[in-house]
Amino acid sequence: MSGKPVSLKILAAHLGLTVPTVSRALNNYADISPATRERVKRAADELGYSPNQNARRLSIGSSETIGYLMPRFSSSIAQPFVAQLLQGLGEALSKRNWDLLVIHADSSKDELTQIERTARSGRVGGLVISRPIKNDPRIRLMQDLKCPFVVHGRTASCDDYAWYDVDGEDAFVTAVNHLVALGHSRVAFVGAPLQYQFAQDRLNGYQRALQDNGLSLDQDLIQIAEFSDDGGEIATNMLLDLPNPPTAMVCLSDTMALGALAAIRARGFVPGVDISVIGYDGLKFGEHANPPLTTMAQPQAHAGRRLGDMLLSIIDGDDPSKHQELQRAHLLRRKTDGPLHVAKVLNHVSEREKIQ
Amino acid sequence: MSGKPVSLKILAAHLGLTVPTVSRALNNYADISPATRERVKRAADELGYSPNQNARRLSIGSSETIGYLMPRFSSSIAQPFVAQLLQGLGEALSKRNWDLLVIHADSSKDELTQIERTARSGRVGGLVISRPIKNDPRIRLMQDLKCPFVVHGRTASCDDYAWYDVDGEDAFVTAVNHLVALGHSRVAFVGAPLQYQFAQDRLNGYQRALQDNGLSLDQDLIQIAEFSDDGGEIATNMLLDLPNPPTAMVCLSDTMALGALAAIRARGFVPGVDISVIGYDGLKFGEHANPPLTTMAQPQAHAGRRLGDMLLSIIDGDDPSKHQELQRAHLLRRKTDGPLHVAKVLNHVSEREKIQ
DNA sequence: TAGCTAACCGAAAGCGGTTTCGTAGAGCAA
DNA sequence: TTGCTCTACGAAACCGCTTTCGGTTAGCTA
Repeated sequence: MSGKPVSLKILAAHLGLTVPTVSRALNNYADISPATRERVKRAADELGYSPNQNARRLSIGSSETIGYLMPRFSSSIAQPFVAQLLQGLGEALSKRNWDLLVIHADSSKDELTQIERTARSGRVGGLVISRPIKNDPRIRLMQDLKCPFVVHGRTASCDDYAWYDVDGEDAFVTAVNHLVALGHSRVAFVGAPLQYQFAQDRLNGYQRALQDNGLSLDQDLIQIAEFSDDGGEIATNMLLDLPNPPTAMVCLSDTMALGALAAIRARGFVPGVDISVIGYDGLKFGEHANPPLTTMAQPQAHAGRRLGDMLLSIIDGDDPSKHQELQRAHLLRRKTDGPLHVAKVLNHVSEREKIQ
Repeated sequence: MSGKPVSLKILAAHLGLTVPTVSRALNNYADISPATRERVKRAADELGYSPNQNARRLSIGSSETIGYLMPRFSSSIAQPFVAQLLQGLGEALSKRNWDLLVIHADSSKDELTQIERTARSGRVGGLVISRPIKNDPRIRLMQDLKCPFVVHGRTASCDDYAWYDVDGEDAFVTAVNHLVALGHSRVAFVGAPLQYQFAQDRLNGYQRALQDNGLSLDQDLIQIAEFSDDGGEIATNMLLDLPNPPTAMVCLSDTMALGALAAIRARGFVPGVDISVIGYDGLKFGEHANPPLTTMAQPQAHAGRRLGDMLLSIIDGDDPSKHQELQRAHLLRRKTDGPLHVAKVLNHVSEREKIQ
């Protein structure tokens, strides 16, 4: 049924028409008679014609493609979102038959040259950037290049570009407030390096909530570690070794929180009873944690779709600053948050003192 | 530093040369003097020239792009692999500066027309197909279209195309053998609908292992449910309601196994003590399950890389049937497998009998 | 029947590259 | 100086499609 691709030329020859005529017929130009238009279209899908997109896009001067900058991840546990985001982007693009290009960079410096080449080569009409760091050079580069883009997440100064984000600061205020309402006053923060803006945002929320509740800021209760379950475990061990350990903790992500649970259980404590833990993300896997993880769940489902729609609008000429969407996370109570029970943790500390 | 994209034409004008000369200089043709070649290259990256890929690819007759058919997923928990696979594909492609296109289809019928259009439009030089079903129509279509492709997974008759797969049958033989060695004789299978070839493969392994060990095939011990954690939970409940429940079970995936653990715990049993459970995939999250999930871990890391390399070779003219790679999964013991302890489960059954 | 308009299609140019072919000029030998 | 070979570049054609511009024919009016 098929050998080599059928071009407009052989379709035209088959019909006894010229190439431009066939082209206009397929594109519903008004100066083609309805009769030949139908004849052309019928022949087109009988022969299985599909326009060469490289040629077409060169001609119309649009790539009809957007690019997604794949985040490079160290830990293999950290990317449950990628597939969902791509799915959403695909949905947004499919309405116009645009394509989705995944852009991969090996190193961080490589990423910038990669972006520049991609933008300048006309392969994409716009880009989706994920997980910005503070003063993200990619954002400035895109602005210099005057290439449309949207950011999944945002930076401190985010007035002049388009973004979709979940309010991490607000989420951590909510989480800490919840723990305080349960009676906790020594609430710790388990975080990752602050180069990522979202890490800073969530820490800000933690600190603001402590102040709002009239609690003092104890630097010992802020533990920064690698952004992974192992990092969460290490940070939690540091906290539990403190002379005056926390009775509750908020974790930068569910993944880190899983590590925290492991550390807590390893010492014979029961998460949610002896020490409360709240994660962030709302991963489904949290349901199956030990015990099921309480978390600030973010509405991930629509991110890709919204980002795709935004980017298309901007490519159409919309002002990027008109497309900024801030979602809120909500508390999803499972089993790792509970009222203050100081007894066991403090006993443990005094035992330790005795031994030393 | 930039306004509108700089083309070969304006680069040539800037240099006082013609367009073809500049093109050949940049592409290291021998008939360009070293002097002008250097001059051209310097000017090129001073002006930030990057060739228009639509034009270039039209001209050279190659899209320099491969496509990845995004699997459509029902449950949002099932996609930890996508990002890793894309990463690997990206690595394989970056060596040649090829691009990676993600192809999204809304429905199943839509997928076939999508594939056909994509192949015929010259957007991709080849395709990566994931998770084939039995007699997958996509595979036949690709063969009819004579478009290079590789399959992540494989079907029953997989002699004449390229694929990368992990031996699910072998894995389940290993898992069942392990459980039998621990003393179990009533081993159940928790699976998903058999339209997916991998679901059938793993069931085959389960059945073969039972025969190898001289155990009878009890159809009641085979429970097929939706491919999700909820499905695993439902299936497990069916098994536990049996008059003669299993003392061990193998699950199609870690995700389903997590559901199984939930069902087991809900009845007051301890997974790994009262009932053994072995999953499949080796997800990192399994470490944090309750208790940590024993699983058949598959070497996922290289799949994308290998598939990308295969596809490029085939596009270069290699015989697809020369590229077939079967990996093995290995048993990763955590805490849900243990020696036979019939007492509690059987007591539970007799209690139930008494009540009725 | 001349003249005008509208409908319909062909001719030509262009998108931005690549590649083949041709040729002016440099260099060299006789 | 003639004649030859290379060297190094320009001219032209092409990839497959879109779009502008002209021109032929039919159909209508006067």
